[in-house]
Amino acid sequence: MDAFFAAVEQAAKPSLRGKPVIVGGLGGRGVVSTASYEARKFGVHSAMPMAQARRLCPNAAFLAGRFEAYRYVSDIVMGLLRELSPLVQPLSLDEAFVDLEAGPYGPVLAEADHETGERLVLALAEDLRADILRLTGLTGSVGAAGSKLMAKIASEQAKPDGLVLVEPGQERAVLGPMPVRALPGIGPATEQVLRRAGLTTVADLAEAGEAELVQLLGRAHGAGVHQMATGLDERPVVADQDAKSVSVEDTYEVDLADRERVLREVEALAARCVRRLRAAGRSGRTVVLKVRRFDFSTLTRSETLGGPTDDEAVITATARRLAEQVDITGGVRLLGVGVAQLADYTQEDLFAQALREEAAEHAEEQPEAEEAEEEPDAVRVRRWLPGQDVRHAEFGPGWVQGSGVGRVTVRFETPWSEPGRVRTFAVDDPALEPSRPLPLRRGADADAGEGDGEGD
DNA sequence: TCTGGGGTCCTAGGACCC
DNA sequence: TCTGGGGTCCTAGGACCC
Repeated sequence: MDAFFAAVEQAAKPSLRGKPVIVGGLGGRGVVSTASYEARKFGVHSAMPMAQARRLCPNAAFLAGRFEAYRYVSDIVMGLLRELSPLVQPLSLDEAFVDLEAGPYGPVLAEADHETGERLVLALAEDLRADILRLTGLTGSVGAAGSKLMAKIASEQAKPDGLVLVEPGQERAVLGPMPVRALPGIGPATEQVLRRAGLTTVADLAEAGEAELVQLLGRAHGAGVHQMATGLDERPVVADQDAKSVSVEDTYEVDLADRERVLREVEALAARCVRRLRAAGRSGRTVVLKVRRFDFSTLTRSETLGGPTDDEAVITATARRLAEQVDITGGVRLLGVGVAQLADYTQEDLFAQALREEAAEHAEEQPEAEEAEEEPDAVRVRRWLPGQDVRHAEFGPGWVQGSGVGRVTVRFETPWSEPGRVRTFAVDDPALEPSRPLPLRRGADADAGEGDGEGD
């Protein structure tokens, strides 16, 4: 999908169409997640600090992400891909590999001569792009080729709103002139290593030979880069991969300085991590603590338990123990808690059981120590995030344009309306409430994409 | 107003075992 | 009797991707 998050925002918010839109972290330490093509003209791109994006493109709309809406659109698009073949490998919400040979067109493609096969693939791809546009109002780009490597490269070339096919046999001719960074897996560090060895294009890599690349990059990476540079890629498309780890992390607006605060945050992160773990029906054996210090140096500490668990008390206590051992001098800007070595089920967890029994014994001795700083519901101030969906009792559906000094500004429009008008309310106006995202196409059922459309 | 959050894979050293 | 060789597991760090 092209500039996916920003494109969803423009589809959902008519007043933003044709204008620069930047989705990302809105706090002082946020970065750009996605910039619309209008914003990219100003030099804004993914992973750029938000502060820099604001300097480059001050008139853009800066929005927090709405992942429920992105997932909704993603489900629709992935559903279309699965009509082409059951063998679909999503890489993220907005990108996937499809193995056409494993689907209904596989036998036809296998029989067809070169030219007929090519015409069929192009027709399937254009139909797919048309279906995506019809069902979501968004554009996507397709790369078609004989391997994942070349399909990926072709799709990059196709962006935005395009289709590129690489004919079998043309791989090296297409790759050769490209900079080494075009190959997936070659980032800034590898690029530097290669540049110092005088290798700047993919053709240079192919000529260098495997031995030299292994020498420079290590066994696995060197061999992989050599394969790719010669246009070879045998990796299969793999569907339904189970996650191998679950983690949660937060960067704080201001560095944390004191130990007690760090320990409290670690416990809260562990609780969130456990919630995600349990929601996925998984349990894990290794608990990982991540700490990024004031100077951006990052360390991890981990502990492997006797068996997999999804018990909050066990995981929290382990994370806390790890946090007690790290040096926090100078301050901490990020904390994270993760669980790895995941299993599908929880074995009988004797340790967790023992902890619960112990907690029950001590329950009478330690009454109500927690929850001191929680404000009562009536006093808690609601946070209105730019981009957020809201509904007003009188004016209907809209989205938060901004808020401050006790006021919140809302634009009243829907994906299928004309650009709407703006009104301002008190932040605690009882007529205004957060709401779920609306479908991008009028009349689309709220359940669309949730497993229907696959046709039994 | 420098640098998110959620992941994957690889490497390397030490412990431990046979 | 100055000390092999292979394997696995754990830990920590780093590169990379979206």
